[in-house]
Amino acid sequence: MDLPSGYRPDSEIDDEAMDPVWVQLAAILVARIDAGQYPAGRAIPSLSQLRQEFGVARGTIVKVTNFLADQGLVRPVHGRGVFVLPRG
Amino acid sequence: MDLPSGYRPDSEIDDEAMDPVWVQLAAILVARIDAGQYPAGRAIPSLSQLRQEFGVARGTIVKVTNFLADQGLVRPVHGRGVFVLPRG
DNA sequence: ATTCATTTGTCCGTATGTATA
DNA sequence: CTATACATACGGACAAATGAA
Repeated sequence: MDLPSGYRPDSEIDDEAMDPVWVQLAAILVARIDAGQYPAGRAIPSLSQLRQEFGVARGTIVKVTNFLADQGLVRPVHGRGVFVLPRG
Repeated sequence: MDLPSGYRPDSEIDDEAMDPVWVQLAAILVARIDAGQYPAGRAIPSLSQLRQEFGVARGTIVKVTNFLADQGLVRPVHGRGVFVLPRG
């Protein structure tokens, strides 16, 4: 599962867009990590918060964080949060 | 009381029922509060006790107590319990 | 002041069922 | 048939508040 290179994150999810919701959300979070909005060593917003902000289902967000974890960008810690890893 | 549906409580959770477990549980607790079984000013059974009695997951009960709190029926107090509010 | 048990609050992991395209 | 997406539900782990010993 590679992110489609053409997607330009705009911090909004578009149900009608070509890209699936989870791909859009992944792109947005990656952009925020790159921008330092979610700094390394700190946790990204919780599933509940992301759910509120983007209006997507819990399972969709889990899919995204699992994807980002596979990419080595974040590390989910049970009961604590999803932490941004230092860029290698 | 604005329960999500017209569920008629019978003090038992039915996994196979149309209504979600959390709606059924909410209806049961509301009925008990109405009946004075859980009096105003006192706490309802703890999450652990409710879990034992109804055999549902912790998260499900939290969902219910949050819902009842939104309805103004109870007030959860961290470390102490979920207290029944006086009926206005 | 510390420890311990109890309780609610908040997380993520996972699974199932349903609906849609 | 597969992928996507949502709601529900269970489980486990961690945190914090409370009260009693």
